[in-house]
Amino acid sequence: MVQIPNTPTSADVARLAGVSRATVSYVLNNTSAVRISEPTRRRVHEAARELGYVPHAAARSLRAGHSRMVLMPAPAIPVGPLYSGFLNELQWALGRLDYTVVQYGTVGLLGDEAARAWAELRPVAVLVPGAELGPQGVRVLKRSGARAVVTLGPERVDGAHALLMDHDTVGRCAAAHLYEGGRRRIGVVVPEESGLEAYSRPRLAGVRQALSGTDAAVTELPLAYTEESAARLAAGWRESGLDAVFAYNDEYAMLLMRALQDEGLRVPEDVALIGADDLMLGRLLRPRLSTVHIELPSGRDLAELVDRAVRDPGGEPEVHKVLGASVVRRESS
Amino acid sequence: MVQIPNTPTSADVARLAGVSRATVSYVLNNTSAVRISEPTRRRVHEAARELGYVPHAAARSLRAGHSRMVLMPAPAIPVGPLYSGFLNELQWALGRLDYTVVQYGTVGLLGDEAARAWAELRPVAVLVPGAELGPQGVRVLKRSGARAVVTLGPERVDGAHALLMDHDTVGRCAAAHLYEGGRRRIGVVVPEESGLEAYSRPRLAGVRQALSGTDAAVTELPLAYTEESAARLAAGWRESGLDAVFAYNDEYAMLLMRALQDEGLRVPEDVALIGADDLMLGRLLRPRLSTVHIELPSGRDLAELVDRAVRDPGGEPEVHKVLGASVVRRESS
DNA sequence: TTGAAAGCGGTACCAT
DNA sequence: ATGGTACCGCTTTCAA
Repeated sequence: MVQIPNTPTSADVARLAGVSRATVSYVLNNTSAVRISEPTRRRVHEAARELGYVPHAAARSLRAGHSRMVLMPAPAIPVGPLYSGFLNELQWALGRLDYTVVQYGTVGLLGDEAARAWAELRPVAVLVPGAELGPQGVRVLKRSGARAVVTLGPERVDGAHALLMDHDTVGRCAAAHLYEGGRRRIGVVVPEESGLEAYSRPRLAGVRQALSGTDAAVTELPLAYTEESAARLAAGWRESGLDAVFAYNDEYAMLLMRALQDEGLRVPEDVALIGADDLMLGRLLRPRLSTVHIELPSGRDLAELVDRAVRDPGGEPEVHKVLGASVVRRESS
Repeated sequence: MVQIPNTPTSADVARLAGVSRATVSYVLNNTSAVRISEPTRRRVHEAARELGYVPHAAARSLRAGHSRMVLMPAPAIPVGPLYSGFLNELQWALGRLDYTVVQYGTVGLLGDEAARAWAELRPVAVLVPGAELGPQGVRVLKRSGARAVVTLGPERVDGAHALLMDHDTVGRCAAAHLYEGGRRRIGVVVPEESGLEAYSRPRLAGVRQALSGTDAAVTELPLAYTEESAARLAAGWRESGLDAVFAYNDEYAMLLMRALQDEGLRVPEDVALIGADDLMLGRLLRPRLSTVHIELPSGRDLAELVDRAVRDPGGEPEVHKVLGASVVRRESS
């Protein structure tokens, strides 16, 4: 009968090696303030290996009074190659600085409840994309020991560092481009899928900003990510009189372009079309899809911001504008 | 001068409420084995609220000897809407069962090192997609208290439960479809991007299986996710004599279709083309892209498997084949 | 109904 | 060079 072995602790290692728990700790952590003889070190390592000892992170950080865990909420929506690459780079960079990145699978908790749940893990830093966190939440996190709270979103939150990802810029870029191309009746696709408002609203607002005071008119175009919805939108196109559209992103743009073409409308002659995110696939369309290329901050830079903030928790919150947007003109506009 | 307040502990709450720590614990956890008077309860809740008390998860689970944390490695590659939806459902379902899902940002650690890092967090269950975990890793995790280890991948791992996501099936499906359409010289795209081998290899193998013993020939087609690479592949197409291709997935298929068409080849007359994953965007191509629709297991089912395994850690590892694949014939094949 | 106290697994100070 | 021990925050038994 095979016993399910109990999880070995440092006391087990100590016993097996014939030393004290303190010595085990010294050896396994390479504590420099203390010299342990080579034979003893070997015995300890040997014992740890033999038992398959793995230290208990919770016990360690309980004693230490802090952890090296950087927490972020796990994204609830499918995330494109751009953001995914950013995340990877960030994790890699934080890993190099000896932080452990953990994405918390927030289910349905909203704002402050979520912050409480995160705070229970006592992360040393919290990174929050979007607008999921209010000043209240920041306070909860700081109160419970988070030395840095960084938001990545449209606007700054009191008490937190901010990487301002100003999606207005994306809309402004697109609008300016269309306007310069001589378009005056400009549609803006607003996805009906939920969870996208955080991006679609500022993008729309950016278009409005760029065009306010001009002779151009802006029309909001709700669109679900289905062929039917796109066909419906395209069917009413002629009477709408729109001569250009900023389609939220490349995927919605592709969907809409197809529907417009099926309706007999010519792109870009009848309708100029531009997306955003600069997906590979946009280049495959005919006409090739114009797009707003978006530049995210480098993961390394954010990692360094986090590290700086952790080392100096008293410092003034840093606020950086970090979203670069530039038009990639292809053939659809 | 504003003091940075120390994180309040249950002792602080007890002091403020004028009761013992034990009482605080009873009240805040609604311990049913013990009756606390209503006035006391109120005082405790009041004190906790006032201090902004948040319990310390590490201390709690250290004392309890176990946690409710389900750990999975964070995906290193951008993940499509299909898998992303699956993950969300899973997290939601596990949340309902009162588990906390955490994605560990594994940087570059390979197999067993990663397992060790995960084990430090003492998760009650570990879910590992792909083939990142060997039997050694499973042992480390179980040894350190994980009551369930579940792999989601091509093959089962000793000691762990397995959700067999048999991507061979995808290849078989595609191959059978192309063969039935009368095609005999069949190409299979193998992405050059790393991290995709776990899927591309079995998909290719599936094609080989389905076609072995027939008069069809299979050709492996390395392809990077760039227009240049696709153009190069298309340029050599005529002399290759291939009359069909399974393009790994819809994205590579879209890329390749464009390149083939630009080369003057007709789809499907000259080349039948099929992708996989059934992306929305494939329907927008002309001809519409045929694809292999993939059915992932339900997140709820996996959550229940996890829960079952946690409750009965001694049970035999369950092994389920969970990948449904079916051809969606459109116009490209 | 409430409190005192032990102990979970580590770390680090102070002795020896 | 090593060991004894207090303590991190919380839960839970046992006593009062």
